Amino acid sequence: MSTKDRKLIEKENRRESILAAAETVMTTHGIHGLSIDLIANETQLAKGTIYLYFKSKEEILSILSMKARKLLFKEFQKIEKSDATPIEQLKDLIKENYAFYKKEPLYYDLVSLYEVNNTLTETEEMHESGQEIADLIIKIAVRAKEEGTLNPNINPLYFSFCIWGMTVGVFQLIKVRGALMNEKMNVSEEDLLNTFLETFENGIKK
Amino acid sequence: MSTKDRKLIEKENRRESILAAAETVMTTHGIHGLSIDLIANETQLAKGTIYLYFKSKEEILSILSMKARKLLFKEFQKIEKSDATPIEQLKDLIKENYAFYKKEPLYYDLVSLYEVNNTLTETEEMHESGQEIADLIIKIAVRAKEEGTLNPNINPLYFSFCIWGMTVGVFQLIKVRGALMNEKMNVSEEDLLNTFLETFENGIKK
Amino acid sequence: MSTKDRKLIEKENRRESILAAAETVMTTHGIHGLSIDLIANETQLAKGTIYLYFKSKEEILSILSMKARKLLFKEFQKIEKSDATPIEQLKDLIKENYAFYKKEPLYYDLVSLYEVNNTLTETEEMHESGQEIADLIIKIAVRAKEEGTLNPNINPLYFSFCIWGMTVGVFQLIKVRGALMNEKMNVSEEDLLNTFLETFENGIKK
Amino acid sequence: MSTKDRKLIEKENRRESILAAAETVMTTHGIHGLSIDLIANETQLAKGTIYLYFKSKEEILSILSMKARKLLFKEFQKIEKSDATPIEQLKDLIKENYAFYKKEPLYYDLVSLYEVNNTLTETEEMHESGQEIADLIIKIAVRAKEEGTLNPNINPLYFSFCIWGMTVGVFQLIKVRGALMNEKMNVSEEDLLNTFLETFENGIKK
DNA sequence: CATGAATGAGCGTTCATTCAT
DNA sequence: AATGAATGAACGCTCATTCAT
Repeated sequence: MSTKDRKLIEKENRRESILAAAETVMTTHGIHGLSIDLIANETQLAKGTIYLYFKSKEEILSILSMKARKLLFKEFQKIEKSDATPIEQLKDLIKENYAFYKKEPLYYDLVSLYEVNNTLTETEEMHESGQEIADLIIKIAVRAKEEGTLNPNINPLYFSFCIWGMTVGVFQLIKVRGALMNEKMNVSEEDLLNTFLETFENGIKK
Repeated sequence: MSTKDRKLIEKENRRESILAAAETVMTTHGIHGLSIDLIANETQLAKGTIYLYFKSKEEILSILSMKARKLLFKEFQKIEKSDATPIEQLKDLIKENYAFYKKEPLYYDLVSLYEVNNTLTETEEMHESGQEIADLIIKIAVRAKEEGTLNPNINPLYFSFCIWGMTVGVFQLIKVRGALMNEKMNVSEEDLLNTFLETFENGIKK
Repeated sequence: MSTKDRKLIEKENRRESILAAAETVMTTHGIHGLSIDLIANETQLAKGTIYLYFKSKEEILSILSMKARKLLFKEFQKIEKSDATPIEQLKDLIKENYAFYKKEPLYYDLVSLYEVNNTLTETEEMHESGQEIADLIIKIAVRAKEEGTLNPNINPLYFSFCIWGMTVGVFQLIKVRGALMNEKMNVSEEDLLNTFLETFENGIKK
Repeated sequence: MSTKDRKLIEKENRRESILAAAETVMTTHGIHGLSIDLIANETQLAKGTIYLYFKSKEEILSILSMKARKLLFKEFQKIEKSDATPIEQLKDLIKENYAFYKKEPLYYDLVSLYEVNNTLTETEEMHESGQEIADLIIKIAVRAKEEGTLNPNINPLYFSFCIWGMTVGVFQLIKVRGALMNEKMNVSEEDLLNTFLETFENGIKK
């Protein structure tokens, strides 16, 4: 291993520890509570040092958003490798997304941050992490089509964007309005999820 | 017209001009870039004067958000009163929502602002303006059910939340990623919209 | 009664109603919570009108401070007219001052405000209201001296300032630190008052 | 001396220079005229820099108040260690307090600041610096009692509060009204002080 | 005499970023 | 490479006072 490599690895380690600190901070202070000061505290690094590894606070956020996607992707992969039918798998993706939102609210917010905040600009790497998820959905959709269980008019590429957007939108609604809807209109999260699943299933089946 | 009336009208005009300035500011600086200072600059008023007409920055935002909701609602009402079948009307709502997003991007963001930013708290009035839209969708869904063209398992109440969440989610995706998707994957917005519409239609039909 | 007189009386009435409003405001918002806005609200007058009757917020405060002194003076007068010996009367003045502080915290604060805030400048009228109290104390002290019960070295004029300063200081201490002293050191307000009274009595007796 | 030590000393110097600037500002603008802006101007530092050294304006005030208390305490200590009798020492405390008020009017105000302004909350450290003074007075009072020269009915604890309150009250009166009293009534500050001292001496003697 | 809209300096505080060491 | 002191614009908001009507 060359000195140059070692340097690169060390640099990567520092990056990782800064990102880990940022997560810790966000877990206690919320996404909007993230600040360079708090990251510096958490890492025991100087404020200026953070800027040697990341060009801005925004970059840190973007990368964590990407990491969240990768986590979600891993869960999605398990589903894709299961024995369930493609249609069942697609529904499982939505269910898993819901579970993820419940289990890892921070990561879920980070996934959405990306979708929501237009001041963030995607790097190539980030784009790829998003693409992984899309590709996986496309793969399942293609299988369903081959099997003959998916509506033949549906283009799997477009379809994968659709399912992603729809799902994010419905959960965002649940997140922000779920409590209020439950209180004022007696709407339960689970039933809403089921309605979505059913609509979705009908929508894609042949 | 009495002096008192004139005063009230003048006051209302000032409010309107401040709101208009806020819109102008947001158009150039984004929703998060709105500040009292910039509004004051834009209106050529002193900072303190803004507070004679609105009690806080949040009030300004909430009023504009409400205005946006009402604008969208008006467009939705036209659809609800049209001769189209309920199913067609539901699809038209989505198409109109898309058109609204294209024509009035700022207003479109303002509609969703409260769906997205949890540091803001909805007033009763705000809630109502959101409810109007939901009620209208429910009304159409109920008609479709009575007609027998809607999947009988679907509860119109839950359904209205679903369609809203799905639609917002898909357009948000288009907004943030549309350009990139188009460039990199040759995915056209229109086709994505059509895929969504088709999935949706299949999803809700009996 | 001439027109000029009527005008003066009307003007005085307005002044009184503004002062009354200021008191009401302070009762709910505290001395530091007093603002011209709140007075205008309370009086149903325009903000600018307040400035026709008083040249500044400070003037209003000064006058109310004076009024508080007059109230205290009235209570003091009752004591001076009582049958008690001069020495007893002097002690009664201190007790009454304590009672006043307990019963009318706002007025008590206003009396002290005057003594404490060096940005206020006394008008002739205000000076007189302070002098009334001083004169009354002097009067009692002179009687005590004539009776032979007061230390013959003490000049009644100086003495009256002394008793006032001492008393205000001790009660101020009780007000600000009473609760803390009670908690941390088990010092009771009553015992402190009694210690003061005893010290005082010994101090002035022949 | 290590680099770390040097850094600490530099930091302390900066703190001191900010505190000195705050004093300068207060000397010209009064205690209530102190503002972060003016301190920044005076120090030629950026506003934000002040907050690197002090967490709030209140912290600056409380430190200066403590400093003033400690200064006064030092003078009091000299008296306590003198050869004078306890009774003489107590009188000397009052005289020294008067001298302090004359020599260092700003510090004198700062000592009382927390006695007067109830929007400020004392820290433990602040409380202690006040307690030091109280304890010293108690110590002298106890000696006087042991010697048999203090009125045996007087509890030294209560007594220490009394002397403090009385003294502060009388000097406050002198401060605010001294000039006026002199002009209008030919009352000299010195004679007033002497009257207070004599009353006090009689009051505490056996 | 009365109004009340308008002012604008002022407040304490925050924080991403820079740069001399 | 690492530091961390320093920056300074920005934030939302307040309020005594003025002045044209």
